[in-house]
Amino acid sequence: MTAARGRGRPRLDDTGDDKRGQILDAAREMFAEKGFERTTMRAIGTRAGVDPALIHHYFGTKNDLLVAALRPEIDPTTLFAGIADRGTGVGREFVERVVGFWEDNPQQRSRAVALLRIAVTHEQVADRLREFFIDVATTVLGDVARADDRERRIALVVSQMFGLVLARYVMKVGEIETATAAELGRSVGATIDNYLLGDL
Amino acid sequence: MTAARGRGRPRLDDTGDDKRGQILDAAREMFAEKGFERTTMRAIGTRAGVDPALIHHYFGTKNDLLVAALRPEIDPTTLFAGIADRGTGVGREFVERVVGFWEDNPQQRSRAVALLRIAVTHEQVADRLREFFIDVATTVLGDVARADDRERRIALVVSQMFGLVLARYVMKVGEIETATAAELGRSVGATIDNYLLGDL
DNA sequence: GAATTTATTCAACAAGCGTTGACCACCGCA
DNA sequence: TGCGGTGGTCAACGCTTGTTGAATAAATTC
Repeated sequence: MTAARGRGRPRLDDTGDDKRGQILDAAREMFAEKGFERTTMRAIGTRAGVDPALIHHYFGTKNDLLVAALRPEIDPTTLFAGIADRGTGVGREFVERVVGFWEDNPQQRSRAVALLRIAVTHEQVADRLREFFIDVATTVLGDVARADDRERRIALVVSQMFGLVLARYVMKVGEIETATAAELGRSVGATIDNYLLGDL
Repeated sequence: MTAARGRGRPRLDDTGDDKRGQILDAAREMFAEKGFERTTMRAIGTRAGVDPALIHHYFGTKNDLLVAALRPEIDPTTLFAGIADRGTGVGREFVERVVGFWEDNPQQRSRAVALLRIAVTHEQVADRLREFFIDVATTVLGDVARADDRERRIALVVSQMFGLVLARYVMKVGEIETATAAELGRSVGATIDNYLLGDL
């Protein structure tokens, strides 16, 4: 873990509040707002107060920047720790934690929304996002789900979660957008529970 | 209703299988596949076997073409005629008719998928699509829904329908993609019913 | 101070984009 | 036959885009 420091000016820190970090922040924000194509390197540079060439110097091509900006930072398992303990009401707790997490971490929400916006027109990103959703749902809820048709149950859960994110953060459906995490947990949680345990 | 024909060569029919119709078809297909930005006028022209300038000659700017290509053709009320008659199982019938309709009409499905793909990065289109979904859900299911929190109930229904479309046609979640209309009607229909009539 | 590596900017390139205007071939009415 | 409107193509313009290479400033080691 020792920094093998060579000659010359030392490389700046990744997490520094310097130009490099500002580029990443600006990129995340704009990808989340406008998607991939409508976000230009020049616009990112302007928002970060930086020449576009510097972006390329740090991150390479625009696609590389996308990958760097959207790389997940935290492990989702910690967010759902101990969720399977409660017999019923798992769906409620699940939805409430997801929505609540994004409410408390706007930066993480930006990342997620950007990922969804871009996935819709980029097959590679779509594949990664779908697998991520399925993975998380399987890990967190797999044991709770009834044994029969477990994969389909998870898929249905994922479809409702996709719809929730899309309606709340992208399509801005009024009643979904303004609802609190607790309210959504109650309403949508029941659906999740039914997909996990009810008759299909 | 008499065609007030002036001098000169008569205008071709809209529905003609000629160049004009082929342009619309190509535009719909490509918008559905790649979204708005990644679809170029030149590519549409190539697919339609036509010079890009002809597109502009017929439809004007690229935005105008988008509007023309995505203008809905049929009245959704006819699709859901008499659906409120059955006391329970409305959700099932609703989902089954929607999915079944797109199964039988690939062109209409293209239109819908294009609309969703584009809405995700175009606020205007997003507004129109959201209003359309809410309008349809309100018209078709409004009378069935419980009186308390009716708007929220409709919004929840819309969120699940968004998720269904996104999962099946865009994100291609395996189990949702391969399910039949009847299967989805059974599983997802129960959710719709619960949003309309259950406790929130 | 010399050498070396990184930070940052500037100006410019090559490619692709939507759009335009000139141009010709029809077609139908007078 | 000639005029006016339509169908259709061609080449090109003007603009924006992502990307590059040269050039300068700063920071560190020897």
